[in-house]
Amino acid sequence: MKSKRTPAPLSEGQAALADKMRDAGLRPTRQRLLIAELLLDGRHRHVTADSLQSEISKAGIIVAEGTVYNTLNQFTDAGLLRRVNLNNDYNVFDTNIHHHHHFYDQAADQLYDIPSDQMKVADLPNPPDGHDITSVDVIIQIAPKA
Amino acid sequence: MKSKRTPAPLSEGQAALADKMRDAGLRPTRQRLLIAELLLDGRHRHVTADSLQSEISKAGIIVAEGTVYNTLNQFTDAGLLRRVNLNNDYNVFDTNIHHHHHFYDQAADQLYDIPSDQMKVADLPNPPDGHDITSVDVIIQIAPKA
DNA sequence: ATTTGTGCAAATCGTTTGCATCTGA
DNA sequence: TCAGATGCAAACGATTTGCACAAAT
Repeated sequence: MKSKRTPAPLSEGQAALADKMRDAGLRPTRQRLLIAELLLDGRHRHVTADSLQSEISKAGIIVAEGTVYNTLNQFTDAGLLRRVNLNNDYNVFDTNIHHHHHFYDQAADQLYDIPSDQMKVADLPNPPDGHDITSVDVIIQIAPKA
Repeated sequence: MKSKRTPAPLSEGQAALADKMRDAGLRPTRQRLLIAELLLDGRHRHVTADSLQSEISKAGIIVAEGTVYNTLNQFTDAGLLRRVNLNNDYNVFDTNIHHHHHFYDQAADQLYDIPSDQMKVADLPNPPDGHDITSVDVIIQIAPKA
């Protein structure tokens, strides 16, 4: 009998994440599971490819930078993450995919969630002919008081 | 008497633009005047550094790419242009500096203005402690109808 | 066995910067 | 005159990509 490498057994939570990924059409690879465990644990966080990468490294694990980027994009396309469009030169991903808006302090490069019940967008305009509204992104720019 | 290069006389409109620049603390150089003539003529347009550059080239004039970037940034800092937060890949500048929001069709990479009277943001939330709201940016994502 | 993902490094792309030269006040 | 602007090219940083190898179904 040939000895074969046995994959580490999945915990209950990991199995659930693996299912979520399969539903999204993504193979639950080791790297993706790791990232899913870090990001999809229910906490609301904002991460960049870089911050995620260093978080992974700190855990003593190595995932190629390109894979981190790819995974973040795939998760976003699958609706597991949300991309936040700031006037930044890098992408921020939000683990909170529920409808909510953001405060952004450009000077400090700090992003804050706005609880969805604290803000309302009224009177949505009609989209241009032949188009549907898919989402509404609100960024409220803030600055430290003088 | 030494013959000296005489600068082309300024038209009335150019003189007004030159004043506007001086007010902003910017020297009205040939390049800046040219860009101002293209962008600050009252029309509402969205430009990128690239689109502006090729517009300039088409006019048979040459301005260094770096200068185009610098000028767009300076005009924006001076409040003559507005930067639009679309995606983090490239910057779009809006010649309409009045308060208004945008539709964005990501698939077509098309940006449309929303007349300010067609949309209202109600119930602005309180900013985090020690901060003031400086502006509210709304991007309504749209997609072609199925 | 076949398909999909990963690692790695090189390539890209928008944008910024350093420095020598030029120009507007 | 002389601080500030421009041109040019090199530098840069975030992100993407190509390809050989590895892992998942």
